[in-house]
Amino acid sequence: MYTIKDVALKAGLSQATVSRVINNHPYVSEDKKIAVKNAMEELGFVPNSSAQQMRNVKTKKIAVLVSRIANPFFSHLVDAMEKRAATFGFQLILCNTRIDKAKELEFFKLLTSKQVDGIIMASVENHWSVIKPFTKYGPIIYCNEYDPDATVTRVRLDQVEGGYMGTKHLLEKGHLKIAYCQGNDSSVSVNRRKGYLKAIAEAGIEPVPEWMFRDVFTIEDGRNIFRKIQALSNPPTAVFSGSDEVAAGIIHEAKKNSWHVPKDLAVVGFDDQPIAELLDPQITTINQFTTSIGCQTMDVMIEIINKTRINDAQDILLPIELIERQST
Amino acid sequence: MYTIKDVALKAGLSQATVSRVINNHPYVSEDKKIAVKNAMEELGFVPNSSAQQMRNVKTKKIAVLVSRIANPFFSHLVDAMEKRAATFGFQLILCNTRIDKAKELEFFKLLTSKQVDGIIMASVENHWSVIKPFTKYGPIIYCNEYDPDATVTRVRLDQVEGGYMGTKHLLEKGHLKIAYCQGNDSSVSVNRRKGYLKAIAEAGIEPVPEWMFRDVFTIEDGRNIFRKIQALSNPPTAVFSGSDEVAAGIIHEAKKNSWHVPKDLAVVGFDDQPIAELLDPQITTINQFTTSIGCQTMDVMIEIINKTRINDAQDILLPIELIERQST
DNA sequence: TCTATTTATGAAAACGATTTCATACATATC
DNA sequence: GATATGTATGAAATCGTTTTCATAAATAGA
Repeated sequence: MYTIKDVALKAGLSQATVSRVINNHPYVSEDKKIAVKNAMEELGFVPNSSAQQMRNVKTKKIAVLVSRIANPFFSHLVDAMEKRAATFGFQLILCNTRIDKAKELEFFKLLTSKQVDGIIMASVENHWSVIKPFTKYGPIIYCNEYDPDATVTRVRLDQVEGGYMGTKHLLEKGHLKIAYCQGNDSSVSVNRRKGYLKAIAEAGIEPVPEWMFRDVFTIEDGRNIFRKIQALSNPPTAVFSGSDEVAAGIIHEAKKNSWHVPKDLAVVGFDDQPIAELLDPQITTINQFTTSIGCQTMDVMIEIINKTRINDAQDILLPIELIERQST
Repeated sequence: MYTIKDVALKAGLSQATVSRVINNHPYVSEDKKIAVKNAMEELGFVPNSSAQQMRNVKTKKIAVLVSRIANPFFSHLVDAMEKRAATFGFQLILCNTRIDKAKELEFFKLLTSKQVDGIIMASVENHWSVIKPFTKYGPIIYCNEYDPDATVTRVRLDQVEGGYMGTKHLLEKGHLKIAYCQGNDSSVSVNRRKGYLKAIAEAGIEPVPEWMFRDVFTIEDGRNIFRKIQALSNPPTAVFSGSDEVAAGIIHEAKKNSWHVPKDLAVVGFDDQPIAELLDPQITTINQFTTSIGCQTMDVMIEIINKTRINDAQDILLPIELIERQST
């Protein structure tokens, strides 16, 4: 409601002096500083952000792109990011792409129209060649997505290793017929599959197309996978799934159909979500350390915004680990 | 990078005409309109939002305050809100208050400094008298929080009824010793407890202080509650808990200690989260219809922003239902 | 004491859009 | 043909800040 002009008038000073006080500039005498602060207090004055941003002040906002915030992996990731961002006075704009290329592109307008200081892509739909042109408007970094072409910082986990680890674990348990479930063809999925294929290749096993499932995301999708497996003439004895939710769906449906897990079907999940420990049997899974990747990514972004770091093509790899429980 | 001036220059027209084209004003000839659009296209021009907002154009942003996005109830709620908001071209600013009064107040600066068009409070920490002064800067509405003093629209569920329903269900199952778990003293908790107290009062039962637990939020908290119950000389035979996560923790720990659920301890949860159906035993719970409350709230907010609805003290009550499963 | 530097302040320009006002031409009305 | 109305356009004001520039007073250095 009140502008800097009102404050200046009330304090009997110029707008310039008021602005100096707001921005903690030097060369303002102590008594005027107090006068200005009193006037601001009395009027309940808050500077208009749009006006400040016109003068190239930062927005202190960062857009975070995720495919769907209701996915526990993302909600925990964003939670960690928000917490970290808040300590530096930054706020997050939540962008659900819903695995939609066009919707993802829409969000870049936040950068071109200067509504955010940077964009964190925790899920990416479009190819780098499409995204690259936007980098001249502000920093874009990748989180948990890997595109070797992308010439920006990529904070991520070694998904190839994750896929390899999980599959290797099943092989060591004596399984030879291992199915694989993934979501869409994101870099995460592609790399995990690479790890899976590497592990079975090392064991001298050929991949079986009908055991490779795609586009499975939810608990319900997991249930369907079990039904499909059950209907196969030559079913696998183990499943490596891309998320604990899917694993939970498979296990639950298996139990309902009197299959014993892990005896009849071993299952490995991904993410180490709370559910993994609560289910009976508890799910063997791969821990992605959501909190640490969220914090690390936010730190990188803020450093880039503050120009204490340059946004070149580099990978920041975080550890990943297998947690053995009862489902294998 | 490019401004409206550059576009005007390139098209050989005035800034005013360019602005008219951008905003679809009448009285621009078809040929000039095309010329402007071509110039914008060629330069890759995107209007600077801050400059637009200075002229009182809406920000098309809405702040959503939740205590913690990693809480599945909130992540699903926000997901529904985001989806609905996106269809109207609005974006969400995610604000985690972390049950911190001061942090909550900080977020109101988004409104006073005109960075958002409105605020949805899906969790509230401060008293209405503290929040009220901010209403003159823009619309604030409550979602799933009830403060009879708050003179704004409150989209919510009948939490008293929810608390009553769950307790009544346990009473009907023959339980007389019913414990109660809640989070902090939010309106949600207070009202649910009212329902709980009403139900036991109707059955002629006095509340037992040592069965009333506070500040329980997480799975781990649930585990602790079970341990406390186990240690009581006169333990309850049933627990009504404020969330499915807590219920899951109680049930899991109970099983680990060879208590039979529901025979030794019946448990009612809240929220109907995916976990409720997956656990063994499946959790009897209260469905809050997250999606519908999220959509409804967003609709109300957008109508208020568009001035097709006034933000007066009214309740929009949504249905609530008990889902009986195996834990009772 | 005189000059150079530091400190303190205000007037006015700048940021990039939208909107008002003025004006010119085209068309309609009598 | 004169006047009223509708259409089309641009110059300049405006929004609320920050910043530059100019200037004055205070302090330091000789």
